[in-house]
Amino acid sequence: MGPVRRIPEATVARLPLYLRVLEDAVGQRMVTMSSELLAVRAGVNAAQVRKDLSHLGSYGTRGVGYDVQYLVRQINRQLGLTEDRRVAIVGVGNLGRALAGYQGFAARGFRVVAAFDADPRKVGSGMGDLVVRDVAELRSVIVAERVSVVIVTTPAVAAQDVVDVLVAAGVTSILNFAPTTLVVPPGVAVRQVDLGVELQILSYYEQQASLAELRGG
Amino acid sequence: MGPVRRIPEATVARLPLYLRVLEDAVGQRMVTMSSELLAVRAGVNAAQVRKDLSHLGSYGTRGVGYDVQYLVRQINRQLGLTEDRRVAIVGVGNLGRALAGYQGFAARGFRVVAAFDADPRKVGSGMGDLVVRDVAELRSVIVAERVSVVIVTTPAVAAQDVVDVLVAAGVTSILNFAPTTLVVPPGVAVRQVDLGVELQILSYYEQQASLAELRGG
DNA sequence: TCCTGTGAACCGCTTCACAGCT
DNA sequence: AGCTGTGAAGCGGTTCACAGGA
Repeated sequence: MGPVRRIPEATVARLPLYLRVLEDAVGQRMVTMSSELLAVRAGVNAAQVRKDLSHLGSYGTRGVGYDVQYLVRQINRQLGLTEDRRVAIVGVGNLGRALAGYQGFAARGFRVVAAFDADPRKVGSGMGDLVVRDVAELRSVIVAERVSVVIVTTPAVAAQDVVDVLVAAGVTSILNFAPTTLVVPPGVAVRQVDLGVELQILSYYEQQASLAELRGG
Repeated sequence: MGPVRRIPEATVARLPLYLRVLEDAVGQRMVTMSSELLAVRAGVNAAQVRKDLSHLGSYGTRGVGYDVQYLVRQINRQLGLTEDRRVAIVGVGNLGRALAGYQGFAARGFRVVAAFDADPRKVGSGMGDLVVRDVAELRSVIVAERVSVVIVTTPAVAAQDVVDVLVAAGVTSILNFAPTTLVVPPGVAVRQVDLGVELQILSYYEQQASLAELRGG
């Protein structure tokens, strides 16, 4: 059937992967790509790819595959990547600094337009071509700079307070690196990246591998 | 029933969350905690908490709740966090540097014991109390330093080659920040953190919110 | 013949609802 | 009375298998 308005969450999370593979393919001068090849390069099942893409509409050609350039445009449109998005970072520690300079953001159309910290010694200092501002100015600057996505890299204890201000300022997209569970009203999207948690999960599988080794040989 | 040997993947991914909440509770001198409160603080459903914890064994007391300290020990044991884990970082860019100094790792018992880069200008330079080593030494140092978890923060094009060496060196736990899909043999655990992908996912929901606003008012 | 698009089966996980213990 | 532990139902997502168009 045709394009549907509600795309499953799991599909949305994979579209950026497909996009990355397809953009590489453009660089390799590929004109079409089968669901099979796209699946291998994205590390998923081919039926998965076809079902995911069917949610955007029938953009493939039977017997041939998908038009690479056309599909890139469609995914970009679906993800709302057709115009640059303005990003702010709250919390200018090592991680915040690294993220502010991360090339992967700029390459994907995300422009960091403001940075904030609560530490008076950091406020006013430079970071790249930005000046670090006081969190007290958070609300006004977010509005004035038309920020649509905010990256939170504060200490855990400060994160919820910051997020409350962000929500009050109308921000609906938050990427949180603080190791704490955020409470937000419906309609606000939060993506949580917890580096400690990732290592702890790996630790579990590492331990399983050790145990298996002991048992198996 | 009693403790089971195979814990569902989804449960494993939540155990670190529970651990964080419970450790906070220890700091607040709490002795027991109900699944209801633990659920609220971890941002999940109470039945979820009970089912998850039932995979570790019957550690709760009906009518009372879970013994906080005891549960902390059990989760730590399950996740294999009872001893420190030795970590290496490959790729000393801004992100690699930030991660090397990240306090959240040390606080959770992950010790960064080696760092590598391919750039001769970085090799030999200091990073914290470490000296950056050449990726050519990757295999030997991994073995000599008994590294069990490796964080990959190289450019995308280099990541697969690095991972092939890691796997050959016997590493079975990898945390990958390079924006590329890694191919690894069975038995090797990879956690993928892609910052660009996270923002692209948020972009989708941000767009949905804008559209809803247009429609709704 | 090749490869997409999709109903249907399947699977793992989540949530409900309540029996059972304290 | 309160809260855990868990069968059973419900749900979203994945994979299969194949009809159908190029």
